[in-house]
Amino acid sequence: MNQPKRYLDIVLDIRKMISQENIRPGDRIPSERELAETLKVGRSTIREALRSLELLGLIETRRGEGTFLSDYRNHRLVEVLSTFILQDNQSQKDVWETRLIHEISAIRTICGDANSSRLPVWTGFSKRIDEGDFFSREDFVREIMVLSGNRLSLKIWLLLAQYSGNPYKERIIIEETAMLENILAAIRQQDTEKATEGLKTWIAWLQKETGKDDDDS
Amino acid sequence: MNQPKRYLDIVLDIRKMISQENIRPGDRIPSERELAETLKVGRSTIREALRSLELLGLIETRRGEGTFLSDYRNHRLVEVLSTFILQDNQSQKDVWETRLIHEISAIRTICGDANSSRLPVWTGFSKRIDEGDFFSREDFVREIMVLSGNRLSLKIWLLLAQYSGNPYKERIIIEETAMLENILAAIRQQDTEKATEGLKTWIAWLQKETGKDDDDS
DNA sequence: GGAATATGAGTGGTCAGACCACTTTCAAAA
DNA sequence: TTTTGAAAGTGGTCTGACCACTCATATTCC
Repeated sequence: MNQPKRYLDIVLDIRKMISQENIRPGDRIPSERELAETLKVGRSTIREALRSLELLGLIETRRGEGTFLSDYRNHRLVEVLSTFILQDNQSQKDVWETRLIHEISAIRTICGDANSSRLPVWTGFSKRIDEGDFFSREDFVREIMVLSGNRLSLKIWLLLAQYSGNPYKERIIIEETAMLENILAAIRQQDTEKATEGLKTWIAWLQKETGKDDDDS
Repeated sequence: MNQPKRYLDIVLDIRKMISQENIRPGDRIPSERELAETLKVGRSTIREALRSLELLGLIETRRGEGTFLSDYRNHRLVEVLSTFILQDNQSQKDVWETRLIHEISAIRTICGDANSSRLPVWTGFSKRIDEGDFFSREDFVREIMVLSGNRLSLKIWLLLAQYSGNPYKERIIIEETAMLENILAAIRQQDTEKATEGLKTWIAWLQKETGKDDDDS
């Protein structure tokens, strides 16, 4: 093993600094020159660390203004990684499969909790469907993930959603509204099996529809 | 927006070069100085691009040797992001819960697959228990995760296991062998419900047993 | 001749300093 | 008061210089 890479330490140092100073998404982090002096390394080393974090979408830099902690949602990462990684079918499949793991678990949690399965959000979705307000597929599932109450699972899901390609981000179409209504109804009835089956059916349909077909699971 | 970032172009340039030159995982890519001259940018800009790709696990650099395209199945993505994501919710509960999500899903996969539920590994574990060869709890579950076949899920699980504290890493004790045998039997019989319930019971016991002590660095 | 050793070229790792382009601020000028 | 513009601070880039390390080669030693 060589010497450990400096810039990797820097990444961790910055992360520590963020939590110590209680820097929140959107806040500014110290300038490159400032960090260099504080951490006693050259500015170029700082930059290598920052550029890495930027590519991951964890920070955002604006010339003349500074560097900001970003919301973990806007990953330029997606474009880059998708050209490298997601060409591999297995990886692509793993992403969808893993995402589904979290989604099903969330549904199970919600169905097992009388409170959350009776929240007005469910009728809200039905209403929007009826009114032709076609939200995106991701929006729909995100609501489920949020309501499950496991924030870590939610964060992982958010990442996986970023990797899930366009179809997941697009608006629902008329053909699938019945499937969604089915899921919603099952949740309202706290019918775990029906809800999870409904979700699986929908996702399977979606995968088949968008042409990236693979074996069913 | 500002001028597009140079280093981002470089990332794409390198990507293009890799496919044009037909560079395969494990192969060496041109040196930093070479790239700088070819692409007509400073070496520091090249380095910012390379460092980003390295943090993603897409390339691997060895001082004195060069930079190599790595097998991008092993993306370090999860690990890096985790240090940021786990920052605000240190909640041990979320970690255990999320880990359990992946474990249960893996068990479901295995039980649904006749081949993997008949693998000799299961009798192997029983034998080791009988012989008093007490493996660690993590070892036991890892085998399940590996056999599920979802590498991304495995990757996430490995990470979560790392955050799961000492009890998860320690060897099993005599009191829990019955629970493990129970799980193994259920898997052999492809009894999904019994297996998942067995796992949940075991984990609940473990959490209760160890009270709670954790340790992160 | 063969084996140990020294050398040098090439590579990534780091640093310091210099510009540039850009944004914000605020004091001076209108 | 409004407008203007200079200054300070920021990220973006380049250059050149070392350092630490690897590897192939040449050299020396036995």
